[in-house]
Amino acid sequence: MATSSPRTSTTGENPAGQRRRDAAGTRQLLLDAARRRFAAHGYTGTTVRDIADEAGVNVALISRYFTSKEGLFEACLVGAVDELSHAVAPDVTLDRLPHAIAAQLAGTGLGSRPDQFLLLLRSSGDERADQIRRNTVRSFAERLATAAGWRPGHPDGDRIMLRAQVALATGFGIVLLRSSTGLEPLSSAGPQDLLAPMQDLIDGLLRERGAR
Amino acid sequence: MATSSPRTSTTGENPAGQRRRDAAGTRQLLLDAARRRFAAHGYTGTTVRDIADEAGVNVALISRYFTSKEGLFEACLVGAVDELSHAVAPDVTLDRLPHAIAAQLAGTGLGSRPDQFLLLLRSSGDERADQIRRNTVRSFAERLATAAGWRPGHPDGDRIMLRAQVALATGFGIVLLRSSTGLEPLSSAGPQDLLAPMQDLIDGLLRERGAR
DNA sequence: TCGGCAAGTCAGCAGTTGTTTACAAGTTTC
DNA sequence: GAAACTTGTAAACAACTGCTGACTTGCCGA
Repeated sequence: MATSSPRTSTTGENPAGQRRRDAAGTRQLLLDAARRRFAAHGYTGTTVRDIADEAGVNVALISRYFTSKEGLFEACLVGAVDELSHAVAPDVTLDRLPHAIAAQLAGTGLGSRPDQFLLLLRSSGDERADQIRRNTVRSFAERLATAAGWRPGHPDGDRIMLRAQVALATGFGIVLLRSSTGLEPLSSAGPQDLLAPMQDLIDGLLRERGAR
Repeated sequence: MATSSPRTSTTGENPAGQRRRDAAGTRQLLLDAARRRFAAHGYTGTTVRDIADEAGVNVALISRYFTSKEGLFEACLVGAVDELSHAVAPDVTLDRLPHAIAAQLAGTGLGSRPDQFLLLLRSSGDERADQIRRNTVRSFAERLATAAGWRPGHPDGDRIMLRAQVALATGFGIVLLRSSTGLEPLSSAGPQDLLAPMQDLIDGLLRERGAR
């Protein structure tokens, strides 16, 4: 659980293949450590010294590379959003949805890091960061709604969107319960365990059954 | 949103019937303020001075009445658990479940304070408090599971319990999304708006369909 | 009425927080 | 090889954190 990440390069390497001084590498070390810490303990629960220690880097470099703790948090958010956006395709179909969600939540999806979803629920009080959070969550909700037939201006739009947001809430809730309480059997459920419940949930919530 | 309940008076009581010096009353003021603060901003995001100010009370009294910040947090948790336990009856039926959940989440249930659910997701790092949180969450999950036919030692127990926990996750997720992002239409949805989706969700997730 | 005690106030403590500054050490360029 | 720049270090800052101890003030029973 110490400083990983090699920082390999061509010139200026040490025997271990790590550059002794590498701004980009150091920045990334800080970013990775911060994303883990912020996701796990929240903004106020994480100190800059925690992050620097976990990254194996001097505290002052946070201010240098990210201006401030808030700047670092915002960078974390941007990084997480970027990663998560690739996780569930914007044009996923309703049939594939349960599988995609189960894989993401259980952490076996392509490059999936479920704990990064938590970043979207951690507020720093910073207005810009909160804006990013809100926009991302809304964008996810729209993906789910779209899979369920929602279109902007759809006559029944609000009803479908509400249901999509309830489905999204389930996703966040599962990640949260898994990480913050050791609730079993949910916490150790794999994607195959989650698939059937998610299928029934999506079916019940988003599958159209006539006009109703 | 400032310090309410002034407690001014000349003799014993003020016009509002509140005593100027009243240990039990002051304790309660602190407890209420703390539950709001902790639920909204988390443990580390809340300072004892915040709480005291919101309660209109001197900071030192927190240590006097609750020993420490952690002691106060634990008391908040106990209070919230006690309230929430009455919210959804332990022996609620599957048919009544969607209605009860919708009412609780939308804040129109009997003495319902949805934001207090958030307390169950806020960790202080204190082991005793975390124990309370975990036990409470597990107890809620068991209520849902029981409504779906789960019994201890049930042959199909794990499968039902997992589904009940997914349903519970939806509840937490909804409260969280409503409070931490202003996601619409979810955030302003009333119990009547939530009822139909919750009905379909519970039906899909917990309603038995033959053996499978 | 008044002494004793509970309730509340105040100032300050020791430690932590985010951030800055001055400096040392490495890297590149000529 | 030396100047010019970049990267990293160490120490300290002011503000804030939870908490404490000595104190004042109000209340009740005798």
